[in-house]
Amino acid sequence: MVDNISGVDSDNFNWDTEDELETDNYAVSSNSDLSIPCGEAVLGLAEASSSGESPSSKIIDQFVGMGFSREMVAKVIEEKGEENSNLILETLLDYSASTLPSSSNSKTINHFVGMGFSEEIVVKVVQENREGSTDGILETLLTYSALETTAPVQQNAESDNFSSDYEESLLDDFSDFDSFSETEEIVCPASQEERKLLHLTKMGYSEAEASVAMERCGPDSTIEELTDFICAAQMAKAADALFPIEDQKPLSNDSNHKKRRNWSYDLLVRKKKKKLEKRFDEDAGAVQLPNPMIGFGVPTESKQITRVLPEAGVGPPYFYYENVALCPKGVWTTISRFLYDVEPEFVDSKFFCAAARKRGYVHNLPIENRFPLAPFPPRTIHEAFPLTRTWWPSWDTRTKLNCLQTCIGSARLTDRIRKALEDYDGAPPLGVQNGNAFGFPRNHTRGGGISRTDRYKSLGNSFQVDTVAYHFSVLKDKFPGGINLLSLFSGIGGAEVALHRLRIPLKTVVSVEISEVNRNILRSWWEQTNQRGTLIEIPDVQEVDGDRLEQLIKTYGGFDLVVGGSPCNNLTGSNRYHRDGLEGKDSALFFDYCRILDSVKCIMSGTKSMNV
DNA sequence: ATCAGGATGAGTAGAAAC
DNA sequence: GTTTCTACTCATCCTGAT
Repeated sequence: MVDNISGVDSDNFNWDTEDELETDNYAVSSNSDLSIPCGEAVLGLAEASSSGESPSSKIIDQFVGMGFSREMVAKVIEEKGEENSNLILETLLDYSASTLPSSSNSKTINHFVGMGFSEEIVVKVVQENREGSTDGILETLLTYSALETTAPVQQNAESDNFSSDYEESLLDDFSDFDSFSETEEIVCPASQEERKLLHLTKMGYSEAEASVAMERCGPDSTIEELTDFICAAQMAKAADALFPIEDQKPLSNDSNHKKRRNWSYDLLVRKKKKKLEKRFDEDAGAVQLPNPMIGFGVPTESKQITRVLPEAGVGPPYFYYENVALCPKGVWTTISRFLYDVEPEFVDSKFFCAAARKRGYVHNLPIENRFPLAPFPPRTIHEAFPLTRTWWPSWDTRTKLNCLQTCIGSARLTDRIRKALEDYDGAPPLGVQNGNAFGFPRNHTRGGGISRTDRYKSLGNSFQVDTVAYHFSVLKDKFPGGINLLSLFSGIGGAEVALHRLRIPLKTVVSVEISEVNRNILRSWWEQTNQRGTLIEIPDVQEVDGDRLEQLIKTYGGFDLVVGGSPCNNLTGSNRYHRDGLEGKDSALFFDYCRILDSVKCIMSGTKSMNV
């Protein structure tokens, strides 16, 4: 992104959605940066005005450029004055709506063509919406803009020409970017970039839009991210088209400018975007979190579900990947796509124990005939911690602990809260109710020289054993002689413990875990449970390359199960600093899981596991 | 150097209110 | 159906005590 062409610094181009625009203060300098490229790109408004003209003719030209008739604009300015362009625009839109049925279609068509939609599409939509309002037409047009799949897709990806007015119209805002030499980016004709480009053009986006989006989102961006980006840009364009530069500056002195921006069209655009996003979610098969979060079933609420795995996702080996459920949008779609398009299973561990823990699991395990571990663990806070009964406030009806995080409330703080609760058993003081500061130790993280903080941290990062064991239970009959496990990002060995508690013998466990503390915990557990199998510890996932895997598979006869829960700290909402998604420093290790799983599959396709 | 404690929101989804 | 309110989140950074 060093080479910025045409004097437009793309980094200054504000691609924010209107949500952010709404809260922006236009006195902020960054917005002056914003206004320049947008202003030029907005439907030729800048061209329509010239600096030598009087304010009246200038503002008239602006609205004429937006597709309103000169007569109507002049009339409205006469009525409302020229100071408040928002009011003028609202009135113009009202007039347009009220005169639509009686006026000629051509006026309406011109109106929308002036807004940047192609004449062909506008004619079609206006004809379809004879009875509709301008809002309805606009909604349809916006939908077409983003979702039109019947748009010409025959265009050659190598072509620099755009095959329809429709696409040219969408290109309006990107005209400044045309001079980007996008073709330089596409070195290999069969590259992933080009496949994305083709995909996007097939979805109805122009090649320029797709290219700009890929440039801005980066080479590793997903289709969802790219479509979201383009959609946001289109919405920003629509909003900016109705928000000329001249209107922005006076608002900076108005303390109520945020409210004043919240005018009808702005609302309309926002609604349209929400609807579009919703449709995108539906259309793209975006991952939806189930409510209640019981996945393919939990012991207390069984669901009769059968699933057909995508062919590429079928084992051997079985694989099992875990991460936090509440990720930034699109993350789980990406995870699923990288894991052979297997549908994630979202489960809240509150159905298994006293603590909530919403997690997503992508796996190719059978889902029929699962059974839970016995004995069933305490299911409520009071069962798990009987002493809490003595001071638990009557107003608090919660029975489940919230998710255990890696940072805990100090003993002093919890004590303060406890005392405060004892004092206030009636109406609760606000600050006390929010004191969510429970910490709960477990013996598993015992180990000489390990601090309490580290123990909590390790526990917080761990699998919920009962939940995972429920999913693993289907393996019990399949591997009576024991299992070969490749455990990536093992942590404190949640997978190993789950298999052990299911009485599935651990023949070979190759554990990859970077934390020495966690390796100590797992080794300690391994020794204390008198495991007879072989434990191989590898500290760094980067050591696990093709050669190493081949050697391990050759030695131990292949892996039956590849388990991994890659770091979530760039995904979880708890992270206030680096919630960077899958591209984050730590969470990007997900791609190492994919790499290793893929290698194992490839190697094992030639070297069958002895167990399968 | 290590550890414990405290301060630090954004983003999101779902419930509740309208 | 839409808007507003509410609750929740495998965390990180900094400071002071040891």
